[in-house]
Amino acid sequence: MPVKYNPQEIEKKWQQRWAEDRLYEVSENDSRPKWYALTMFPYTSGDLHIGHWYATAPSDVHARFKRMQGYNVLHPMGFDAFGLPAENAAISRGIHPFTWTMQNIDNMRRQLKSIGAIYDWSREVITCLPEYYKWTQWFFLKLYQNGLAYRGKAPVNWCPHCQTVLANEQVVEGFCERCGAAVSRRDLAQWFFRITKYADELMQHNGIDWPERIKLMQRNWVGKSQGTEISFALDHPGVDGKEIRVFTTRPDTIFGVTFMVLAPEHPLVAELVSTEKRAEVEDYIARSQRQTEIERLSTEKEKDGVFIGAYVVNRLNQEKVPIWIADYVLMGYGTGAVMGVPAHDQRDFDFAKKYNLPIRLVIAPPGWQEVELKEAYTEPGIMVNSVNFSGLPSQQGIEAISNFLEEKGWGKRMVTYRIRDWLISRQRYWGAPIPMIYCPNCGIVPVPEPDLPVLLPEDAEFKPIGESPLKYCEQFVNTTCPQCSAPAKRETDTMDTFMCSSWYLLRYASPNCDTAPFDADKLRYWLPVDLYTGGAEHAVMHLLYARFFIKALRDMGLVDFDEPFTRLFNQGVIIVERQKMSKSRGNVITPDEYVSELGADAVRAYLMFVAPWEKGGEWDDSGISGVSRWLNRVWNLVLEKYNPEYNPKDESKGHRELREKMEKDLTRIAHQTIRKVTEDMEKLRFNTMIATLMGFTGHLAKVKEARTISLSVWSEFIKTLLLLLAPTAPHLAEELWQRTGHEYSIHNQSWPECDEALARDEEITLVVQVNGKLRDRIMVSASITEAEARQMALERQRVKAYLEGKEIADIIYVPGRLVNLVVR
RNA sequence: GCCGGGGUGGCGGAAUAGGCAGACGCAGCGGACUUAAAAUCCGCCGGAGCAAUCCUUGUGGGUUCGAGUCCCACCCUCGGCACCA
Repeated sequence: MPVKYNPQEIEKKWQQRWAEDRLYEVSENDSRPKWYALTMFPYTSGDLHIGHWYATAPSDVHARFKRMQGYNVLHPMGFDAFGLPAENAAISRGIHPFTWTMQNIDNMRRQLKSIGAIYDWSREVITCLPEYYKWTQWFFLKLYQNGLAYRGKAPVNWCPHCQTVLANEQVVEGFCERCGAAVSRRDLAQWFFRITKYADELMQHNGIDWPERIKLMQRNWVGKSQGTEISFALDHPGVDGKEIRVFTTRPDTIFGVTFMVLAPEHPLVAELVSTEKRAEVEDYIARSQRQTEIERLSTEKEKDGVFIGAYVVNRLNQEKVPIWIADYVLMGYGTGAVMGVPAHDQRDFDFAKKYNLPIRLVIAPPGWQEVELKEAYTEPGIMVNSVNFSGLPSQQGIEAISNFLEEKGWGKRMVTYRIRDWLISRQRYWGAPIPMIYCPNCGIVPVPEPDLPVLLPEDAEFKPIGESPLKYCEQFVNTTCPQCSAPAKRETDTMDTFMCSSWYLLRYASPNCDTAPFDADKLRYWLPVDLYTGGAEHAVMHLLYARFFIKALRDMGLVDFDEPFTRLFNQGVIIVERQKMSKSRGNVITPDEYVSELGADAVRAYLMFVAPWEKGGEWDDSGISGVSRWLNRVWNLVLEKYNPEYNPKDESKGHRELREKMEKDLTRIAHQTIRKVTEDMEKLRFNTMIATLMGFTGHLAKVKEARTISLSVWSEFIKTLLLLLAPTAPHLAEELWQRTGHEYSIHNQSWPECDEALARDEEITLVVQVNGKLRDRIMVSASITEAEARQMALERQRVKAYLEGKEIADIIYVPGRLVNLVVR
């Protein structure tokens, strides 16, 4: 009996050996083609749970596969280390965010190492270290210099619990994405990135292999909308503006306008409001500002608003139209003003009903009998009540009205987007300080590059008061103006952590470069990322921001590619009791106990086997024993001596024929296995890959039992099995590789190649159907002709019974598969 | 409400140019080994039926020689967006 499989022992041993030998450190001086395989780096929450393994283990398997295929593989790992939880720990437990974060990193690094991945730890990146965030700040300055960062006052999303503003993407159904508190609105001066400049390009996903679902989500998020901007004439004493512009996708309904609605925040409201309406209007504005996002966005809520005592004129028919304000009109979209067409827009319809405003039908529904509308008719139709435009179908009407407006100079075709600029200011300590200075003489002055990084002070006080702790840190705030040397104040907000993760992929190319964010040559060598894997929850935030970043850098001439991630794959989510795993829910499953009981190889393989990678699912450890048993079988299969029963010197003819047949069968099955495993690896279909390897193991066990084939053929295919297993169970494969007398390391071997000639089936199962129902199966030569197949099918006893007294109407033949006899 | 993914044995899941439904595993049942148990190995394992056979991929229709796979309608479920003018 060979020694027992002891995963703990061999895993520890090989991890040490690989680290000592720096087996997985990579360099750019390499003749092999490069492959950059990146897994989204984890946030430093403290512990790695099984969900982290689900993200990292399969991507390591694929990276190892590419490595064996002859690529120079960069597969780095690091930590997304700035963010709120660290600061909350400081507030609640008095631990400094830096200490908290670095302790967590130490633990997580240890856990990550236990996976046995090919991470090149010499390239580790940690975003909260000054060597890193110096360059985060540098990129901020670049964006500023290129007009892509600006300071603007805007109504922003405010989370009262986190005590900071949030980007639109971080507000989920009116609640804070992070803590779940109801978000309210505040008017604050904040820093923004002009992501809207790239809106069009961000909707395109040219030349990249991404899931359709994610591309669609991004397109919906950008939300491009073609329409027409229309000017309504304004003649109001004491107001300079002579028009109000609205945006509409339905200019064909312009003759149905019976009122105009402005957003409560619209700048013209204060100027236009009449004296007698002023109190009512101001009250309405105050009320709508106090509302939280959920109250305001509630679809249940009845639409309400206030007439402001002023009018505009619809230039097409010279009608005087009353101006209202209502919070269903959003300042941030279009022009912050809409024309009210109650007959053809449900919101306008509800509004008109409530305030008894006229509803004028201008698009006739098919077969309309001049009855009163019960709801808005929003489909296309034929224009009516529209003077000389009447009779046109909607689509032509849209074109005709737009042309007419453009000719008259009363409007123009335009495109609007749902996406807003990216708000990056956070009123918190644990982030990269925004490198800006406010000087009483010079205004906003960027910190000069040589003065970077703007370091976080170590002795800030952490109080949950809604302002950055930096604001009360005098030695941080007080500085001098880089331009005029007058006393000046630093910006005390820090950057959204998505800023840090927008460029980390670049840092891995040259993590220790201290003269620039990256070494341009190394960047050119490694980037873009060939395969990026991670959770779909980042579909519209991180992935959109990173794409924006790369496009901005490209336009600055800093990088020469358009897209950061050539191929994207989103693994599914592992849930527990129908909920996502998270520390706050207290339903975290840690891999450590499984690793110490069954070994990392078993956990790796089980996670891949349990479901298709993109699917994920409920965590259930009942099946892990099956995978563990399989690895044990592999161990015994390889190490228990193979004793062929024949003597090569005087083999009988009969035995030789049997042996050759079995060797041929094994060879064929081995090559079919290579083909299937390789295909599944490429498609990241790990569950069926493992099933295939299990099947191959089973076949080898039967062959061993028969003791017929030669030792050399046996050894050859045991070697194949180990090579195919190496990415999945790297420790086990390495140990068995060594114990079968091969030279260290299996992980430097080439991936086996399928020989199609050897993989070809010589015999196939021909299915015989009668009227589409399975009636018989025949083993036939793969080279069977159609005539032979028909003949054989008709002669089968089992089939004849079904043909009795019937007439054969047709015979369908599918080569290599079946014969279907159609009878009547 | 709109957009997208998905519904297959007791369970996780296989099967896509439309061609053998249930690969591979878990659980279960039976057997071998053992004083016994564990481990391991072998066999069975969608449902009904003594059987021939029939039924079976969320539901109902359709196309086809043939449908888990294509089309129409509906139900359930997961994810995204949600007053976007």
